[in-house]
Amino acid sequence: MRLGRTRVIVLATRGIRLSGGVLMQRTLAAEVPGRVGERVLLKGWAHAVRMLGKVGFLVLRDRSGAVQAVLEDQERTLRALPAGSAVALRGVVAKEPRAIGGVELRQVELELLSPAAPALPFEVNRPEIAAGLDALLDHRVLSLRHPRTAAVFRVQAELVRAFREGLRARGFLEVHTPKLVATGTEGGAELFSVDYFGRPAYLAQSPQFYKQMLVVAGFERVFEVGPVYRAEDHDTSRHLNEYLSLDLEMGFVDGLDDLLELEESLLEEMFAAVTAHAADALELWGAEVPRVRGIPRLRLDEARALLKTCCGHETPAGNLDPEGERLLSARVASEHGSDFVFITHYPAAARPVYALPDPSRPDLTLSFDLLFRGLEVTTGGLRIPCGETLRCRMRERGLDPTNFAPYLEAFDYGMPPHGGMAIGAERLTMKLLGLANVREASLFPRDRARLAP
RNA sequence: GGAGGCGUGGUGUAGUCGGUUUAACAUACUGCCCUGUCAAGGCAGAGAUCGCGGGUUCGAGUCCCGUCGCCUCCGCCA
Repeated sequence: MRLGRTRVIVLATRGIRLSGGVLMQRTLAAEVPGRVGERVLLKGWAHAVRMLGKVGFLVLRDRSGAVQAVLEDQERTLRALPAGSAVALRGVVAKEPRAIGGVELRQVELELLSPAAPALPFEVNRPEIAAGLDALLDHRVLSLRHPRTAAVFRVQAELVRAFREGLRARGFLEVHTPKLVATGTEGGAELFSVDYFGRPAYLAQSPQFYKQMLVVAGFERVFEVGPVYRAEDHDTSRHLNEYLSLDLEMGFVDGLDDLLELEESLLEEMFAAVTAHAADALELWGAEVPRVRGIPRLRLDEARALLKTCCGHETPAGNLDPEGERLLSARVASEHGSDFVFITHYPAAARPVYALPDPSRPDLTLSFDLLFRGLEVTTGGLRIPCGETLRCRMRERGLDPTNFAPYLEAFDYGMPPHGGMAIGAERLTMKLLGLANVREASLFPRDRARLAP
């Protein structure tokens, strides 16, 4: 940047040349209140245009927020400006009590950078978008313009960031495992098939095997934030066929409590991060951040007995049905004031082959689910560390261990006691904000019917 | 894979035990009026053969069958 000429080029890409021919640095809407009296350049979208005869108001929205501009005697310009268009504005910042935020832009020059269609599929400049979920997802780039919709993803970004930072601080390594795989983790029933140069392959339904392999590889503690794929033919408000899994696995654990305490701490940090960095997003949804510390722990059989005595609800053996999950969560909330509840000791038959049996009750596993406001948001547990035991279990389930040879090899090289978990990012976001459908917590959701956008 | 429900202008809805409607309302859109709007307001206008196909009937947005799409739930799962 020492050459004068280079410097000019850099400035030219950052600034914009308006009619006056003067280069200006861009100011963000959120910075405007601090620039009273200055002439500034703003870029963004025409969020709303209101005309009152010779005076007109244009609300410009950019990534930081919104600011109002007043245009006098520019009727023709404003009439030719469809809401949603990309614009650049130059004007003087003035204090104005009548404007929201106390400041507005005056003596405005308006440049239309790119017009929006005259009639949008739905209005995004209202407190709420009046459109069905299907319309919102069909025109996702537009629905995401709405501050409330965008807030969902600012919250999700904070959750994910804090998950990462919390694990890094605890000595976990972030890893990236293949999404194209030769075998599934559960046996192959719910996998998407892919043609891999003429060979059958699948989209990974979980990074499970790779996480465990990386534990024994010497990393001890690994985590991954990545998509997983489920070819389940389900169609509900809480299922996606591609979702973001917050996965972790750690070696040398002493017991199930290590995992439960880790998750409790992580969730506490994740929610704290949302409160600290996206409080306004929470407010847009009227969301209350729950207390995390002291999550009640119930064994599955205890939970089922409680449901029967308290709610008269019979659940099928081996798992809680969705109705049972909701009833149990409500019960725990009223009794213990917790929006969360850990359910532990699921039967081996209801868990994957690698789940570690409880030594005192070999028909049960040292595994857990975490329910958050009536919905399962995490599954985890300790894993079988012995290759020979795993081979036996696979055969019992009709699986051929030779199909899992690369995974099983890991157990030949000193696999420590280990365990881990996976948190569904969209479900966590959904329940935190009180969204009605998990699709709202996915930018571009994939479900049984939707493959685009 | 199973069960239930719903498809009406761009969007969101009303009308549905068949018949007085040229299918209504809100909003968006177009034109005009308006110098403090911020869910702006006022006046005027355009826009839907009521998802599609077939049937019953003198008559179907309304009833029946099929089909497609969507929603909710269940199994399963994060």
